Amino acid sequence: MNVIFQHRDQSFHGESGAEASPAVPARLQRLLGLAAAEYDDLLRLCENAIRQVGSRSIVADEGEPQSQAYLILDGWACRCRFVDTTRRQITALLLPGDFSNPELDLDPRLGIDHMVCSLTPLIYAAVDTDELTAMMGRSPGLVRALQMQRRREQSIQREWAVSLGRRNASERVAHLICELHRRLDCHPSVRSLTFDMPLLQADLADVVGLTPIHVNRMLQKLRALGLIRSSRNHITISDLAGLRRLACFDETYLRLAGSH
Amino acid sequence: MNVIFQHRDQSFHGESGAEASPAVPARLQRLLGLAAAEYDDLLRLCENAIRQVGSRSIVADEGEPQSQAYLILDGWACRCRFVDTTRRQITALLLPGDFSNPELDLDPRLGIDHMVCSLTPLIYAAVDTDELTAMMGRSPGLVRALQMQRRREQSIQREWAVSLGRRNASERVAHLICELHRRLDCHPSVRSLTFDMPLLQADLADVVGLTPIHVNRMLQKLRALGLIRSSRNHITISDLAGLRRLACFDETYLRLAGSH
DNA sequence: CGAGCGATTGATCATAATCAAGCGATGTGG
DNA sequence: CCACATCGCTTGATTATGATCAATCGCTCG
Repeated sequence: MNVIFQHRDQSFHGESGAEASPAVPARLQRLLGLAAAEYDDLLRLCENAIRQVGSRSIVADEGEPQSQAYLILDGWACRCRFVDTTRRQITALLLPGDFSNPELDLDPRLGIDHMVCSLTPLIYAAVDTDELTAMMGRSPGLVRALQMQRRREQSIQREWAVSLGRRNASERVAHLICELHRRLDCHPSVRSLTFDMPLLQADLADVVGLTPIHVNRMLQKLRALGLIRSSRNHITISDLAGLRRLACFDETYLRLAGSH
Repeated sequence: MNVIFQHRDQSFHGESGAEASPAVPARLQRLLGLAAAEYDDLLRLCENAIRQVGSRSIVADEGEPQSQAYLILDGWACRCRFVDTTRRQITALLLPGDFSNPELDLDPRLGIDHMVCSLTPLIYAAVDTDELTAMMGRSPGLVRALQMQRRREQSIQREWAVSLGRRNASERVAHLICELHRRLDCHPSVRSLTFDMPLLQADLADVVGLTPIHVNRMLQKLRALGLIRSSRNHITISDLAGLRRLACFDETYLRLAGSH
């Protein structure tokens, strides 16, 4: 609703050489569930493809061929689509460790049907899909990681439809907070019940299909109920069970490790 | 919202022998875009796996392993999820020619995260995923058909999120009608601007995230605007351009043949 | 200090949900 | 064959939820 796109694709090569640059945090290995050797292999693919853009930049535009897969390294991005110039819907949140395009087996000449853009300053790797496909031949872990990611994204997509269609405003906001809390679980920014929440209320609104003003009021309501505390960049869950109960949150759809 | 599940899996073997039984309409070949030989191959896989169930039956339950792919032959089905016992959201409509499970490369032991159930009397083929995977090795057309279907389903899913989040009631109903009109395009039930619409208003409501009463009123509104005519089982689009304008409908997301 | 942005507040309005009947077609059993 | 029941669609009245409009506040930054 309040999108101002900025400069794009300021190509950026980490100053450091072959060793893992600070731009590629080691925790990605854990996020992706790769063995050490596989992770090194992936890092080599990323090495010369690291890019850095500001907030609200276009990472991939509608209709572009999918000849590259973008691996989010730091910051948050989203898939979004517009009904008209004034109405935006965010259809997916891409967090560190997520690929913008886990559908490697599709014809890369087919353009994507939506826009991927950054919601915060963003660091990502633009890996050539051919190279990634080649790596899949020698790395079963990567195959599995991409499969799980596709599967999880689809499942989240369905759950969002449930929220948008059948949950009320406070339930939607509460549900999203529960989801983010679980998805960010293995990130260092999460310490048990507190996590970084860099989105503006206007962005949140475009995720849950409400106006920013109403999102604000729902956050106040959740605070008043003693379920969360929130400041500009953080959310702290004060009563996890209560929050989940309000949202009718059932985490099985996230298909996290061990919950097959 | 008004779901009463009925008997399931009345296994049903067409009386006819090797030739295409009436239960497997020839038009599926066109729907799937397969060459004649490939289609015959697929028919052989389906031959002994044809099932028939009544309306509102469970085709696949939450948590079931995906060891079979269900190919819809006749009738409509849906994927659905419940927030609680009173709130249902339909997250996908499965029409003839659609597979319930185009994700063959995923681990079949992972259960599905939602329920697939019939919205009308339904005829489908329950094909073993191993056999289908084997067939993919010798049928590039099948590979392509499944890829396109996955891609289209994801894209529709995203567009539904846009509708649920950012379109108002009349736009949502209008948009769904536009989508169904295009998706059913090559079905014989579609004659230019008229098509079969076997869903109850209550089912429609669970697709577009409204109450059945409000769906009723929106249909009346579209009729009053001269955009559609509708009876119990049919919809006729009187003013396609007007309907699409109202819905902000842009068919590129459907990724139909030729619109790569 | 002033500008700008994002969060917040209050007042009002619009949209869609809810509640409660009634209607019309279909189907069944007496 | 008719009475009755059922189911899905339709209508009207009322309520509730969330959108809209219009300021104001507080912080950061130049």
